[in-house]
Amino acid sequence: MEENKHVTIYDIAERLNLATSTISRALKDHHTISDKTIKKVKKTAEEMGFVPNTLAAGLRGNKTRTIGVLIPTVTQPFLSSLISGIEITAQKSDYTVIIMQSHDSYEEEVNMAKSLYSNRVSGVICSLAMETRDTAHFHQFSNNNIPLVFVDRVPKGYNTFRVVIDNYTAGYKATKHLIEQGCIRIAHFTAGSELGNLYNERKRGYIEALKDHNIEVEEELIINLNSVTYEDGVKASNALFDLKPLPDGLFAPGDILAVSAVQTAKKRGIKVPEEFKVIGFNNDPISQIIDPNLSTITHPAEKMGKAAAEIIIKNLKSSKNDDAKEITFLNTEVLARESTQK
Amino acid sequence: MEENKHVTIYDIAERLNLATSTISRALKDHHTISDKTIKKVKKTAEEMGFVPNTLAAGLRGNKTRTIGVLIPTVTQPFLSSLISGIEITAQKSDYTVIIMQSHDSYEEEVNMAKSLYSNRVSGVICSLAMETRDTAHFHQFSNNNIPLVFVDRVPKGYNTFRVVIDNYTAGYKATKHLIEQGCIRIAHFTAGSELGNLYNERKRGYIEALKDHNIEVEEELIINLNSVTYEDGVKASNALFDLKPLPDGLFAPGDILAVSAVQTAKKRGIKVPEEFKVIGFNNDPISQIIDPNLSTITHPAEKMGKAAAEIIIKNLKSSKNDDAKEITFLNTEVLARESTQK
DNA sequence: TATTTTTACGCAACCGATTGCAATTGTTGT
DNA sequence: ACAACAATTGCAATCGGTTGCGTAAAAATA
Repeated sequence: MEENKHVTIYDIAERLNLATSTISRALKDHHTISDKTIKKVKKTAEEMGFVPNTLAAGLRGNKTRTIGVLIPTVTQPFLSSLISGIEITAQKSDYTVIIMQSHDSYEEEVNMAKSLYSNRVSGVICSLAMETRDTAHFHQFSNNNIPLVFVDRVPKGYNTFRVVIDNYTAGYKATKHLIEQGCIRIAHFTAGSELGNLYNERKRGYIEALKDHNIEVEEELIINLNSVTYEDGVKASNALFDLKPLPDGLFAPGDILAVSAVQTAKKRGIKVPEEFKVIGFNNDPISQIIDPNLSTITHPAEKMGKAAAEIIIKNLKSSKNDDAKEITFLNTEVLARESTQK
Repeated sequence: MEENKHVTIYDIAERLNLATSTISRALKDHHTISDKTIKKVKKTAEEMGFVPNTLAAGLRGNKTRTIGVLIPTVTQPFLSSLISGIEITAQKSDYTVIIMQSHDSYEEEVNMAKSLYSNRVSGVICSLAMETRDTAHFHQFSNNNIPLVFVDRVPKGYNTFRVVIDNYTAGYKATKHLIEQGCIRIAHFTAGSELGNLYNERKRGYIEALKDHNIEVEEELIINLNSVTYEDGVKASNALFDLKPLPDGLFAPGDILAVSAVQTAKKRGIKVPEEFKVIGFNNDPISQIIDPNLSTITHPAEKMGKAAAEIIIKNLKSSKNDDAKEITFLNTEVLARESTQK
């Protein structure tokens, strides 16, 4: 097989005895090029197997029509749905999406951010790594007028676009639902300690809901996990079920945690939902598969992805450097299923 | 905020009164540059906030150190683990990974392949879209000496690298396991019709195992699904449970299907595993969460990703154009859990 | 000291598409 | 028929690293 060199607009120009500028313009239907020439150029380009070199175009124009997505991992259902939403919107406007995973590591996030910048992405959508406290590595985008949108796990005190849900309200709703289903001793799992983070917001909602319904907030019912994993969920659940007056409800800020609680309860002979009701968060696929089906809070992942991508694209079009970086709040709902039935 | 222009090696060169070639070489520890100069250059580069423009480098060198990954979706556990494996290996060798989803559409796959080529990726890892029959859109890579590795869902009659499992043997093992657990009327779900595809291979293994154990192969026990989804699984399961002598076992070539069968069985009052044993495929997270735990066949996703990435990188280093494109077979194992217990 | 070798760096072309401006050809008006 | 203008196309610089080749200076050898 011969070493087939890439076909360039120079090759086309030579073949047709035209200037490269004409080829370039013809290929994108520039109005100063005659229809006849356009047709001819496109035909030969097709014949010769021409594929534009986006590197060259990107270098010259300093814009790549590429959206960089920097997230902890693609394996979480919420995040893969987020990607899905981003892609759908991006594709409509002919943008390419490049995905990088921080694996919840600050160091990796810094590296990947640099890599995205190095690749001159047109915009960045990011959900912060668990470890991340400092966000200086995102200044390179802000400083260079590259639209930056944080989604779900967003930084505090950083004036950029944000697409989030109202975690406080969601936590409130979830807890209220449990109360309405008759729970009076409601436990809660939480994670992280920094003020303003998403788990803390949900916790605030939980506490407020209890207060509003004249239920005492008991510290021993609030368990702080190191990580939002199945394993830590099992540990926390066991700790919970060791308490002397058993709690009769749990608001877990994640379906994996909720599932771990349901299963641990089962193992210990505690009946869900009869003796113990559980509500999760995210509406992961698993919530509909576990027995009993899990009540949960919707987390509009795909919508959030779409919203984030739209912000990027809109800002790229009208390159007005608005100082007002709006925050987009999306709605959440209680999905009442079997695990919280009276 | 001022429009901060990107810092280039020209800026560094000017500041230090050196040639850009010196800067370029210094930044990559070229041996013809003195240590003193290297240190000086790196220091100022750091100070000035220099980030190399990979577009420029890629354009000039015609190599981008980027691996393109083209898969149906990132939402399937198998595929997200595959990505994980690819990323781990890529990162070690300082390669960037760019992921594109075909959503199992042939048309999208063609577009994304063109986009990858357009971005001048150094290598491509692909798992084919369900719809794909023709693979001409991959010739652009082969023809231009861009390493191409197919994983899991691979084309037939195309001489490229492939990383797969032995689906025939896996199907055989799964079926044999059911037989050993006492099943004598074993059903099977399958999908697709083209010869040599992965589901057909598993089916071949299923049939062969039955024959080897003197069990009659009954056509009515083999159900062909349109898609490997939960919904179609439920449909097929119901069809199965409508049969008059009930089957006592099922080999489902995917955990989602197996889960759908388990749940449908439960709903219809059929006890798993007592009356009906099920084995799935993939060892998805869900297989350990469903009750009863699902027996399954391991599918070494991360290993496959690592293997594929290694092939790409190895081939890029020693750009010998071997005609021999080896096929890498990875092992699978039976994971005996509750759903097939005697 | 003269000469060869090594070390360290500069010059300038190059990768491929884009784009402002100049130039050429074609049209219309008078 | 000729100016004025519109429609097309060409010229050449540009984006930012990379790299082959040339050269000056320093070190080693004769």
